[in-house]
Amino acid sequence: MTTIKDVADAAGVSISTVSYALSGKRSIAEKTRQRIMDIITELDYNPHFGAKVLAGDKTHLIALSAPLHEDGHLPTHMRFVTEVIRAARKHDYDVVMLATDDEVKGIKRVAASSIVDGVVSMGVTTGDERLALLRQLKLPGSFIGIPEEMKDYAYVDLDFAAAARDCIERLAGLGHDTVGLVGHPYGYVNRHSGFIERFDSALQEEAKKRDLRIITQWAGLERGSGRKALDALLSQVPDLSAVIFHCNEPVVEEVERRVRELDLRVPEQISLFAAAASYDPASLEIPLSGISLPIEEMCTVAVETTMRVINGLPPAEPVLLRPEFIDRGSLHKR
Amino acid sequence: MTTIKDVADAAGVSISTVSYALSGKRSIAEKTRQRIMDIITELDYNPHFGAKVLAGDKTHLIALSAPLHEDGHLPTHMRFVTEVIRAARKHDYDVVMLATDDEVKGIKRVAASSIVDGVVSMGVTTGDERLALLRQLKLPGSFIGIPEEMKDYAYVDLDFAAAARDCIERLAGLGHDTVGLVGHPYGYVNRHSGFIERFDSALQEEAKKRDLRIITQWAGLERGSGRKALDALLSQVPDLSAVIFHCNEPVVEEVERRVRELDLRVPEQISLFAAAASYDPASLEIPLSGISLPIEEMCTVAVETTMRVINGLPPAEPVLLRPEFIDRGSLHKR
DNA sequence: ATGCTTTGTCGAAGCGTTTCGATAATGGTG
DNA sequence: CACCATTATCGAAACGCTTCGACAAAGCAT
Repeated sequence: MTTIKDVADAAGVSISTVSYALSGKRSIAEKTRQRIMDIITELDYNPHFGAKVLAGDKTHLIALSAPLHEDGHLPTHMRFVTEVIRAARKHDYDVVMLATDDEVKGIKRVAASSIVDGVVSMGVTTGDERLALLRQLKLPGSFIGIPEEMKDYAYVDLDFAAAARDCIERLAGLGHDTVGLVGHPYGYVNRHSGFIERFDSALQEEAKKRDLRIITQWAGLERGSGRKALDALLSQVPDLSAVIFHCNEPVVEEVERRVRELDLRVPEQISLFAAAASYDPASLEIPLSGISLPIEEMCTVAVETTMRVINGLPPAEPVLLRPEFIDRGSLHKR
Repeated sequence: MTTIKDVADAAGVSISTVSYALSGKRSIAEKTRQRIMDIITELDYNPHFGAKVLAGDKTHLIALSAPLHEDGHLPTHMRFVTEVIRAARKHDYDVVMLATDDEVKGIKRVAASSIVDGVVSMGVTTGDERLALLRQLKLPGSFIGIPEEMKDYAYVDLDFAAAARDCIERLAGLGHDTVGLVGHPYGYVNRHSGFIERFDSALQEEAKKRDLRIITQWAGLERGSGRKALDALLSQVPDLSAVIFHCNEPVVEEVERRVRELDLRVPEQISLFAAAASYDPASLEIPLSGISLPIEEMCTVAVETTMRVINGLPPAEPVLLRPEFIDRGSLHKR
């Protein structure tokens, strides 16, 4: 293994000179710097990770706390993971995955021995235990989701309430007076994934304001639950003119198939709105208008706020991302 | 931050005594050991990661090289990731994810600075570049998949050839003389994912031996390609009596739906065989008999062989896992 | 009692960096 | 030309741990 000393010797300079040439924290004659760089290439020198960390530097590692629940939607989960990694790499950080063991234990483990400089937490629930832990450990980090309303720790999320309002606004504007909602599986709600409640209550509120009736069906996880949900909605309101999806892709697919089977024309007979879609609503069999979950942006922001704190800046304000509606022709006036 | 010195002082012993009490590499009086342990708990001492690494110990981190191709199947990918993490945790290891940048670059980065003790590589292709790199870096590790036939570097995979033979054997045994194969998307084959070729050539060979005709349809990635594949098979052999699936779940689902639409009874009219299924064939709309990809075992073995090498043992022999057939009633004699 | 092994503990070196303070060389200014 | 500021470089300490060699104390057989 080549060490900084080998480089220093070969270049005929001292160790510190090499260090400064590398970090740029003090000026080094351009000639010297160039020579050092050449030698580094030649000897294939790479600073030793452990030594760097010990000498007080950062580890350039963040943890991604990504608890995997049985009822979780794997592709969505994976998208978040990938995007966090991508974002971290932009800051020259690598990601340690905390996925299997108890969330709290994993964080404790990596934090205790200072393996990571910060922690990004996803799969956040209301009253998430990780918040207290991270506060206590004084670890930089941020949440993708909202554990609680606060100012002292960073989080980022889609503004689900705004998304819900946008939803109702558009449908009401198109003259719909009764809309169906196909929601996430029970399990999600029970686990107190706050985003569902935030979406839902804003939906109800806005609907009341506009005198619009909402009929809700929570779709389960089992095959066929999407189909069942639509049938249930139609049995209550046979001439239902609009459906909002706030659920995972498989359910949407099933509903769309059922729509086809029933020969309901979209959007003339029935309008479909994908709300906070964690999938690509454009590549569905019937492309859907609506609001996508800005996964990439969420992850970017989460990593960025984490980096801020790691680099000694004050934590950024919590971020609620503005929902962006995209029209794909699945909405029609009543 | 509490250091080993704080512990030593509090316990009235030397630093080395604390270290030995912790590592158990030399005998320490039980009384002393207990006192040290109590103090460690009391002071909440955690050995500093960087210091440990520098002092020559392991990092207790492995990298998971998991390149994500656009045509990859996210849920399958995620299952492998999760299982590798789980397996690593059993050995008290954490996992650094290498997912976004160029595979080779990522490995170089973490290896160069000795961030990780080993590398597990998934998404392996024939002639995978990572093999040469890992050999050259002399990094412990193993492949999930087969980059090339070899003895000097560990890999683990399902015995796809045996799986293919088992497939044909059973179908031939049931009297089928023509079977359809719905295969992975083109992209996979083009990327030289060896397992497809291994499966395929064994399939062809065994079929020839048993005088069985195979008609192949590679299913694309776009929606509807499963349906198209089945239709194409049926247009060639209208009374097709058996289909083998060697593709991802969405394609299987589509074929099953098409089977329903066409009112083909399973298994009386048509037998369906899930080969090397990366999904759960039991929870499909029509549960399928067949051979599952033993993801958990593959990951366990991969991590274990990596650990062997990390711990100084000679690398284990490559492992080909024996396919295990499970009957779920989707096969019938012709 | 004598010598020998085993057990428990200590001190110090070493791991490869970063960084601080010191110093030498250089250049510009009055 | 003397003085000061700047620039370029060096040496050494510090980071927190592991591990080696040394050694005192205790236990045992002779």
